Formats: sequence, C-alpha cells, structure tokens
Amino acid sequence: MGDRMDDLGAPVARRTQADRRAESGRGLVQAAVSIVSQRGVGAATFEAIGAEAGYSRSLVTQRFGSKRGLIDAVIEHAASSFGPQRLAERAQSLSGLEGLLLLLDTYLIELSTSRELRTYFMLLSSAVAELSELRAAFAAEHERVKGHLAALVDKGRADGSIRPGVDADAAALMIGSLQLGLSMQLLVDPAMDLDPIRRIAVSTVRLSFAGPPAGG
Amino acid sequence: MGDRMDDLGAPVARRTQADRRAESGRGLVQAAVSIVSQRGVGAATFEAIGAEAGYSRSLVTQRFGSKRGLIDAVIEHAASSFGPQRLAERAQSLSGLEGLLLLLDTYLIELSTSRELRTYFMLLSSAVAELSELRAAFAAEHERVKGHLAALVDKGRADGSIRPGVDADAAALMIGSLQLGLSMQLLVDPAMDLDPIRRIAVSTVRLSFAGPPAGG
DNA sequence: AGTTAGTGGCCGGCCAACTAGCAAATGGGC
DNA sequence: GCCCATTTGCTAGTTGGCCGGCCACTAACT
Repeated sequence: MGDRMDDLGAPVARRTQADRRAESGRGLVQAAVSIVSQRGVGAATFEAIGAEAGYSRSLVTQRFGSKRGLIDAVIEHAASSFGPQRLAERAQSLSGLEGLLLLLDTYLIELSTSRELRTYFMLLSSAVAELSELRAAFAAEHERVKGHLAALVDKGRADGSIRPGVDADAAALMIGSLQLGLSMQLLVDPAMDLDPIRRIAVSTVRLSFAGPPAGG
Repeated sequence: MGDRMDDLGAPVARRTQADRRAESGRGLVQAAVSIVSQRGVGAATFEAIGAEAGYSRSLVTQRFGSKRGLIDAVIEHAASSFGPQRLAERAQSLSGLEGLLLLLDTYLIELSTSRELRTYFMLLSSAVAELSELRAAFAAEHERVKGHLAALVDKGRADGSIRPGVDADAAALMIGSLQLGLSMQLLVDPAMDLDPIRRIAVSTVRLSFAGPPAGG
C-alpha cells in the first residue's frame, strides 16, 4: 500500500524484499559461475564472488549458509541450464539415433559456449581431484543422464535407426563416457578445434550404432 | 673405502649420501602418490607427505624446490610407471586391433589397481578444475598417447584387422577420450563394477572398428 | 517499530616457503 | 688408518598470506 511517491522518476526502483533476495541470490550464483569458469574452482572465494556480484564477501554465507551451500546451488543451476530437457521436443520428431546424435553434438557445442556447462565440469573435476562427497551427487546426475541416453537407444532400436545388436545400457555408458572424455580433452587443451572433433564423434557413433548392418 | 667397522651387526646400514638422497626422494614421491590417491589432491600438504614418508615437512621443499617441483616429479613418475611402453612387446605379436584393445583393457584394469594411474588422473582433474598451467604438460602427454593409438590403428588397417574406412586420428581421439571418460566415471562412482565396463568398452570398440565390413 | 537484506571487522586454522641450526657422511692432511 | 673441517641431508620454528565462518552493526523494506 501507499507505493511511495516516486515523483522523481522511476530510477529509485523500489523492490520488495523477496525481489532483492532473489536478485542477489541469482547474482551470486552467476558470479560464482563466472569466476569458476574463467579463473578456476580455487579462485571462487567469498571475496571474489561477492566482488564480482557487486556485494560484500559476507553475503554468500548468509544467503547459502556455507560454501558447500553455494556450490550446491551452482551445480543445480548449471545442471538445469543445459540439461537435455531443452532438446526433448526437438528430439521427439527425430529417430532414436538422430536424437542421440543431436544430444551429443549439442553437448559438444555447449561445452565451448556455455559457462554453466564449463563450470559444471570443472566442479566435477574438482570433486574427483579432492575425492569430495560431491561425487555422489554427480554420480546420481550421471545415472540420470545415462537413463535418458538408454531410452533414446531403445527408441532407436524400435524405429530401426539403431541396429538390434546394440545393448542400450552399454551404448549409453559409451556415449556418456565419450562426453566426459571429450570434455576433459577440451578443457585440458583449450586451443583444440572443436568442429572436427564434433564431426568425428558424431560420425563414429553413427557408424557404430547405425541401422541394420545388411539385412541381418 | 674404509667401510667402518660395523662390528655391532649390520643394522647400522651405513649409506652413502647419494643413497640417502635417492631413497628419501623416492619415498617422498611415493608418499605423495599414497596421499593423493587415498585422500585427494588437497590433502597432499608438505606436512602429510613428510609424515607419510617418515620425514619432516621441510624435506619436500629442499628436495624438489617447491610444491610444483614435487608435483612434476610425481606426474613424471606416474606417467612412466603405467605408460604403454610396457605393452609394446606384447602388442607386437598381436594384430593392430587386438593391440589397441589390449591397451584399452589394460588401462581400465590399471585404473583400479594402480595408485599411480589414479594419482595421475586426479592431478589431471585438479589441473582442469584450477585451470592450472599443468594442463599444457598433460595436453602434451595426451598428444603422445594419441600418437601411439593412431599408429596402432594404422597397423590394424595394414593387417586387415581394422577396416579401411576408419580414420586413424579420429579413432585415436575416440579411444583416448573413452579412456578419459571412463576414468572419470569410475572415479566419480568408485562403487561401479569395472568388469562389465571393460567388456562393454572393448566389445564396442571392436565392433566399431573391426574387420572388412562385408565378407567377414 | 519491527523485520529482513547486506556489511565489515575479526578469529581460528591451514598452508607454502624461508631460515637457522643439528646430524650424518665425506675427504684431504697428518 | 685416523681425525677434523667441510659438505650435505634433514629438521623445527617462524612468517606472511589466505580463506571460511561468526558476530555485531547499518541500511532497506514492511
């Protein structure tokens, strides 16, 4: 009630507390993504994140409880920002094999364009290097992805785009590992040219899984 | 000269300075491998490494100059302890394809048995997570491995075990990435059962690259 | 006026590296 | 063949820096 006389113009931008809270929260997460993807996991200190977001170093703790809380939020944000769900519609009109290849290709493209995916992978790498408890969360997420991939393989076998001999779980594991391995390659050697790698990966997978071999 | 009268018995074990030096150096590297592989990269402090090796925390600095110096030594040690050179002889009597598969299979076995390989991969992960300069060294090593793999693919095409359509560099990249990706999987979820993964990986690669497509 | 967002000072802990000093070998002179 | 000055392996104390988290406080909103 009584929205203050903002006669001076709009720039005052009176925001509700929930708005401020949400805004600063988003800002901190995005700042963390920026820092991690550009300067590494170790550079993501409260000090750096706060400064990047335009706040103090204390706000992260207050908003997310602890460092771990922030990291959880970052992972959740990252995982939801590039997840396969965005491709679900596009993939539906394709054959199982082509859907699978689209997923793989899109993943590789995003690897060099999406700070979120980069951050996700770097946090994963850090969890592996430190043997941190976070690994369990990543393992669960990967299990989820493998399920998606296996479903696509099943679909492909049903519509004939993938030959019957291919085991869905095995194929899903291979595709998933290929994604992880190529991610590693690209992050180890950023100078690498992505385009030929994409073509090679996609065509190799296509050749491995495609169609009826020869009427039998 | 004049090996002091050790009349008290042998346990005195008078060692030359060079011996002591070499022994402590080896001990520190192996201690670092133990700590990293069991407790994570972050746990590898001078304190922990010195204690594990039975020395003080100061010795690492004196022996290797700095933390980075030790890490370099650890990487070198690890890389030379599991490298493909040990398989060179065994692989020579096999076809190109079987040599390739032996390499892949051996790598996966060592991943769960060799602390050195585990340490190597964890240091690699750390370098990726921190965007450290070490990445360049790893990239060079991977390039070397890719060369080995590509040579095996060429051999396989020459002896007919790999079909002609397969591009050597592309295949090498796929195999290398598969190794990295499966390593990641296994380190993220140590509870995973390695045996089926090995079988799946080997058979998938065999099916992808094997023999003349028709007439065989 | 009361609640909630956001800040800055501070503490305890940890770590890599420097330094002075101790102990174990070494080797040349006697 | 022995002895002692010198070198070299190794240690412990210390320092300076950084980081996560806590707390009292101010500013913004209701």
